[in-house]
Amino acid sequence: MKLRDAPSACPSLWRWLPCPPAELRLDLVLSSGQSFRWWESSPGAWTGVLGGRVWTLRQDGDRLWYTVYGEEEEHREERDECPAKAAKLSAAETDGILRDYFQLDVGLSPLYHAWGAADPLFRKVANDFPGVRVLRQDPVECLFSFICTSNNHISRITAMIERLCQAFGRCLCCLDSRPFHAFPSLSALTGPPPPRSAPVIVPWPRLHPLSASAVPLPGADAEARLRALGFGYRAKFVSGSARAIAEGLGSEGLCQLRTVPYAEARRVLCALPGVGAKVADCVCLLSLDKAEAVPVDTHVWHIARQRYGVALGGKSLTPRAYQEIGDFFRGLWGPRAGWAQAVLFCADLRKGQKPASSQHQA
DNA sequence: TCCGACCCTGCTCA
DNA sequence: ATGAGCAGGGTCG
Repeated sequence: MKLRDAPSACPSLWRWLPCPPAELRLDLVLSSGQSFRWWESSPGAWTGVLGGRVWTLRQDGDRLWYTVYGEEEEHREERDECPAKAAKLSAAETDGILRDYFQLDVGLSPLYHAWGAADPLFRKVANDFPGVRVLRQDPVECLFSFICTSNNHISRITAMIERLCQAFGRCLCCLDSRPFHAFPSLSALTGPPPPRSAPVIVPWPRLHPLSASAVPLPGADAEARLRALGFGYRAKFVSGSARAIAEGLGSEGLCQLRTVPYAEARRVLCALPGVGAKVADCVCLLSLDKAEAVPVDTHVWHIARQRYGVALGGKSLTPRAYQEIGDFFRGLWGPRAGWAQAVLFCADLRKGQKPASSQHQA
């Protein structure tokens, strides 16, 4: 199958939702470290896996355009390349998946206004970064992705998760000969390795050298395979958490943390290996509907002290300091403090980069 | 309560 | 130009 850039080439394969840039900026949201599975396949077009299907998204004015691969009536002979082809989705269903993922029912403009009224610093930054909203991700994908973020940076996290999906997730389809894999299921991360005739080696730019050289060892357990994929000490955390969830609440139970209070969800998550306060808060905010969760990393800690003058004792980010910083921002921004923090975080990530308008110049 | 170790990468500074 | 040194979006013991 071929990648699709824009609706103009084949309009019948695209749909759109009304969505002004003030409510969503695809480029800011999909590249700011909330999810690590979106790729700018051509300028302004974002391709990635969502809900077990491959999508390309694009914004044009007040429209959010999308296309889903593998939903066409013809080309059924390509089923051989896509053994995991699922039932066709209706337009209402795909619309719904996107609305849910981007939480489009949450109006962002009033929130920006309120945060700006309460916080002059926010107002200053937010002018240049409209449309930054929090995604509503799958809890399993979110948890295991953020276990990989410790002591790490976005480019490496992205490469690691790509390798994780290639090694443990099922192939959904190939676009311009690039394979796209689903995020691994819990059982894929716990159980014995599936018999694989040959390792998947992907000829594509920006792939980590390890993906070609250190392929998973057939017969090795999940942790060893993850180590071979360059996960380092996180291999133990990923396999350990997968096992703990599989033997405990299950992926459904993880999902049901959406309905319990923030503190309870956080407590359950922190009991998992490789999950501390920061990772737990990321999972709470980005997949469990806890809009008040404020993940505090060293970066946010720095901002809190330098720009907001939060006075805290020690030189290191102790659990107590962590709690106080979160409480400070919740007091400042209110019940969706995590959403406001995402805006500042995105702005800080882009500080020093070229403005978006000149991104694609030489 | 406070470190140091942990895997690995990319940056800085001789 | 090249390599040692070190911090980086944390967690655990």
